[in-house]
Amino acid sequence: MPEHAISPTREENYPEWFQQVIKAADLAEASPVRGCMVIKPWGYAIWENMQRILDRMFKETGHQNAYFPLFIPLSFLEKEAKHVEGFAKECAVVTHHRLELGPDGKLIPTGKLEEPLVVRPTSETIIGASYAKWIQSYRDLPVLINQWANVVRWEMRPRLFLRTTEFLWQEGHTAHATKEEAIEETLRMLNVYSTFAERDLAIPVVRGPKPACERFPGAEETYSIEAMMQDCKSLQAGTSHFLGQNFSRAQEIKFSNTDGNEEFCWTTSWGVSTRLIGAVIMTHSDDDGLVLPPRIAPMHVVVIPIHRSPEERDAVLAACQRVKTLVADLQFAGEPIRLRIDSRDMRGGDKVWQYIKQGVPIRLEIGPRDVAAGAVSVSRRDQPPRTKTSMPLEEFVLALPSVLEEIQQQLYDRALAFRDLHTQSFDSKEAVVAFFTPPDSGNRKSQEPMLHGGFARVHVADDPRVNEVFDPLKVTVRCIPMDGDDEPGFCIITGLATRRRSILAKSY
RNA sequence: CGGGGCGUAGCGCAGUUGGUAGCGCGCCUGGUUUGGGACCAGGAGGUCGGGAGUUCGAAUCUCCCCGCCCCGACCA
Repeated sequence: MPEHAISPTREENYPEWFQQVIKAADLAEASPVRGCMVIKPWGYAIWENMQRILDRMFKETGHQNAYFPLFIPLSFLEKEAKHVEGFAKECAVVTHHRLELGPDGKLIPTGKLEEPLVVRPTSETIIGASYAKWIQSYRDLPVLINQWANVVRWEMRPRLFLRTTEFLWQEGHTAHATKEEAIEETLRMLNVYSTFAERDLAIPVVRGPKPACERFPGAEETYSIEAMMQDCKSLQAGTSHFLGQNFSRAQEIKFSNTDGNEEFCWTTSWGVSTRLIGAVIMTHSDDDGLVLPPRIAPMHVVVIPIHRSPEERDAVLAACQRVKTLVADLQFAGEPIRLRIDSRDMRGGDKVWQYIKQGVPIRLEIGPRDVAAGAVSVSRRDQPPRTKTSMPLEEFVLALPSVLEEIQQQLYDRALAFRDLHTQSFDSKEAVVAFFTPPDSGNRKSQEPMLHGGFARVHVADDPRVNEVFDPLKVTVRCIPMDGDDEPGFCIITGLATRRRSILAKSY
């Protein structure tokens, strides 16, 4: 048997390891349509758990769900100049509405549309058109709406979960009477995202505004949460945009204020996507496969019966049922504990490895010896695969919620320690360049560059000259972290005064 | 869209002086097994990515196309 369930290992070839984890955990696969993925039940269950938690948080902050069309008239997209520029190169366009059977049996698009329809890459424009109708008075504000939807962006280099042509997400769109209120909303939702990432996904994130060149097309300010993956690259895990009055001016989203004067609304938008599944994979998983934070794991506990004879089988299955009954009353993170007995006619070892690769937090084995002793054998996914602890059944049940909490915390702590280990402050261009230059890969088997770099905390101005310098290294300013105190300094490239350090990193 | 690599059974792969397809794993059946990826025996499964061409004969040679991976370009 190989030493690890996943080949290659993270160290040998990180991108390939990522794909193999997805395959081994049965999360998703490529589809017949280039760039699109099939999300399989195990992967979709993770998304459903994310959706449920986020949806609750959106409702708690006063938002309602609604649904807007998949198709956006071309003319809508043209309204905001920067928006057009940003998305024009990656839009799927519907030009026909009918198929006719050709002489050779092939189907031919006919019925050309008068105005082409764009498959939404995002919905600011189509939602704005509704808001323009709905909003007349200050009494109609704020409008706080979210939609769960799919979007299409015709990407050149798709990667499962990280960048696919079609993906699932939520997009919140709000309209406010004042600039202050809109900014407050933008930051509120950024906080929802960082709380969700850290508490539920066990992914530590850095929050902050993006430099101008990384802004959402049409936004005044874009804030993101950035997470460090195990290859030390940064993944933008969520964004929240303050759109100013750019879209409301373009789309005439106006209201009468208390003085009876007409004003343009201040709008925001914010979103997270199935990319978060990629973030979870690359933050927690190891060389034996997926590792899931309990709060979003489709299954918390899997019970694997071990038996030979039919008599043993009956006794063992009865014991498994007893565990299930006892656990049924328990809760973790405000939800019932998700436990499944896997009584499929398979060898125990095969099952065990399947659940290791799928990232189930706790594995329980119950065999004749356990039944006789009133005990269970417990393994945790955050511990090495062959680690097993025997304990009395009652003790296990009693401790279960806190053990799940402990695993959740352990994953967060590990990820935070990893990020801290690979975060450094630098005060010269040379030091930053050295940090991001791969070490000599001399005798390595793999073609992949060795894992290196990380987050560089550096004083840089929001200036094109900074980008020019770091472009060749493929390093960008991810965001300007907003947590912590100001630390005035001077840009290491331009010499301009800066209020605090930015995070520079290679990114997905 | 450029540069490189690849495409043969569900998965991983072998298969050049061109001769009609094989191995490992997996799957199915029977048996022996069973506390951490079992063993024996038998069996099923392939338009060799697609198309055209050269040839008596193509997985193998030529051309075109498609798809995947890596590196660029591109990308909130």
